[in-house]
Amino acid sequence: MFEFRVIAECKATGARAGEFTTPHGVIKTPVFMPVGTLAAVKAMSPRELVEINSQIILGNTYHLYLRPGNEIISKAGGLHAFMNWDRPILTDSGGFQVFSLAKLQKITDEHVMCRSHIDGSQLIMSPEWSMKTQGVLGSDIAMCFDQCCEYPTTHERAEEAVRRTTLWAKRSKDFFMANNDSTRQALFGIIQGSVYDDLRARSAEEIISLDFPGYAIGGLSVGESHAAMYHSLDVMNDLMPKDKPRYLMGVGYPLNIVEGIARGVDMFDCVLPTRNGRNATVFTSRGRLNMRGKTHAENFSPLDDECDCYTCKNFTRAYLRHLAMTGEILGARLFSWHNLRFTIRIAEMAREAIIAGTFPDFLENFKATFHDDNNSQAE
RNA sequence: GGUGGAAUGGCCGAGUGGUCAAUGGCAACAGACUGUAAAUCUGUCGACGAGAGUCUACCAUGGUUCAAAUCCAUGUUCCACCA
Repeated sequence: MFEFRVIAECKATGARAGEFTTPHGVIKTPVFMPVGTLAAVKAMSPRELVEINSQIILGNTYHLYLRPGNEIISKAGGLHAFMNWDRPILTDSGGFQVFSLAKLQKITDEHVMCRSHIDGSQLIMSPEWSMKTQGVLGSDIAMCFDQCCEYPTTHERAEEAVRRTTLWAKRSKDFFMANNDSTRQALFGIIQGSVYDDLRARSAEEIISLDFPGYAIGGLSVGESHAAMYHSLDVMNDLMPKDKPRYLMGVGYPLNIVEGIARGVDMFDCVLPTRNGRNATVFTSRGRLNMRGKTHAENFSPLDDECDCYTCKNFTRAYLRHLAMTGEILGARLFSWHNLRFTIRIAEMAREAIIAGTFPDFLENFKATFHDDNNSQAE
């Protein structure tokens, strides 16, 4: 269980194709993992997620702890049974909420005193709390409780987060090994360090020395430039063990995914496909489109004629724009559906190319055809 | 037929003498969104102009006033109630 097998590597880049075995099936990498924070990938049913070949989805410890809470999840028989999803699940530790809900909390080495964003009630997040909750959720992959830095941040603050993340990783693993079922659940370590090479190196060394079945790169895609992100990924590519899966947390912008794969990343997750979908922005093989734009009002062609998703095979841009303009739920669903399938397919195509030995061509071709005039960072 | 009320920018609707090119909301147009406090948020929204600014505007016409979307007169249309 939790064996990672690299089945092909790109000679020219760091890209690799692999298989990661979990209790709910084998995950073929590179892989994009849709985010289902509250035990639902927004706007999508499990059946639809299977149709677009979602191999694994995410859930969130903090959010599910607040609602519905451990007791109900436990009575349901775990998160898989609760939400009727029988493929792998990865749960985020709540570490990201320490970052995204920073105004509501006080952080010390011991724990994070946090106010619920729902009703203001107090809760204490800690490595032990996170491991216990993730144990109840029963995810295939649990994540260490970490501290993610804002961007930009000083070297000093980033160093503090690295130190704390290592401390918490040790406590996460200790509690996990003593209380969770490590034959049914893998615990991944998370490397921090913001955009500072020395801190990345230090964090990698400290976390890898703790020996986890997989490693995540945290603290990126928080506002830094794409160039800075790629640089950090280059640094990480040299530091991370080749025989373990590598997970770039929070990345889902199409170009970032292919550039990440080229730098040895195996797993990605992101809210972008679903959030942008609900907000009527879609990704296509030619770039990004704001589907509320008047320019699509009388366009009767599909979003992306190269896409194999339900939305692209059945609906015109004119109709989809109409759904967006009228606020129909179906619009949010169809855009999310397409964005997820599009993003998942990037990883699928990259995998095929890596196995076929044509990944460099795939990468160049993708970069050449994916235009995003509005995103200056998308170079 | 009588009495009372109302007419404001694409729509709804504030505004009762100057600080009004005119609050708000909607619509429209544009933008943002990266381990989800997001089916959310931001900007623009009379015309011309890069801008300073100029012009045209609150049913119509005429009037009062230094000054009118705001006051007066007449007309037009609409609404309510009474016959």
